[in-house]
Amino acid sequence: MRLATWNVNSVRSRVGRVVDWLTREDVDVLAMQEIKCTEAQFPFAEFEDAGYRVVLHGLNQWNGVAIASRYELDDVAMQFDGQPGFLKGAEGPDQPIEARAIGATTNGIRVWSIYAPNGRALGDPHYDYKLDWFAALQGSMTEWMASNADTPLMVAGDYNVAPLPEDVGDPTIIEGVSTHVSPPEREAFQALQAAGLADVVRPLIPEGYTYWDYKQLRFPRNEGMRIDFVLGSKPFADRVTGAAIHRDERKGDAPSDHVPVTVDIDTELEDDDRPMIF
DNA sequence: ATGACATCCATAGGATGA
Repeated sequence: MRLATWNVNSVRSRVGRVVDWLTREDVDVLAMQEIKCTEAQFPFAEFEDAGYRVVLHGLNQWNGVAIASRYELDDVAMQFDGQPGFLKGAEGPDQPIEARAIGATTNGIRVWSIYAPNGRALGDPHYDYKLDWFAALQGSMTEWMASNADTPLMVAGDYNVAPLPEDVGDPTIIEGVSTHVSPPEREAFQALQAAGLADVVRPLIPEGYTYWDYKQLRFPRNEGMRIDFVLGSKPFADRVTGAAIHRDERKGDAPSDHVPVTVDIDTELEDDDRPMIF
């Protein structure tokens, strides 16, 4: 079984590329981020014609997350427990929850597609929101794992954190100045791992970026960042048999600024047991 | 080389991204 995560940077402007890639790479489950559309605007037909059903959380033109799967999608959750909200210029506890997380169970795997807040600048309210958001994600997933110890859990997406120095090749990202590399952000990412969510890609693919800015020839110069990750609980991580960063998806016409990351896991289900949609 | 990013929406310029 092959699972993937991809910040697509607008699913409407890239649906052809996304579905072609899913088919070509024989992907069973895709966690998407930055779909940038509402449910009414989502291009369901292209996914369904390729054999995928889709659940999504999209409130407006910002953010937006989705899960596409060849299997049924059950127990859909549009946010995690304790997820904080944000509204620029507003303060306090009543800020709206953004479309940055969706969870569903598919083929026995609990899958979350997450899009962490950017942070914008050190000291910006959005930066505090980002740290609060990670703390709540950790709390929610920790609680879930405690009561679902045997169910594989995948938390995949755009974490907007470059955990290690070698994850940063963009010269505009400077430690001590920029978001994505500050100690609190990196500690938040490490804390997820300490809580039992392992980065299942790093051991297999130790090098490589997942994002390159559109500006300043960042991709031709290979000045990117590694900020997209697949984390998994022990029952998930124990089943991982392979992983890949699909760098070629940054090439060609109208690419996203992020590339997809895939993880292969051993599954007891045979292909014959897959529910056929069409 | 005075530029050489791309998405969205109140289709013009602002917000957002990282």
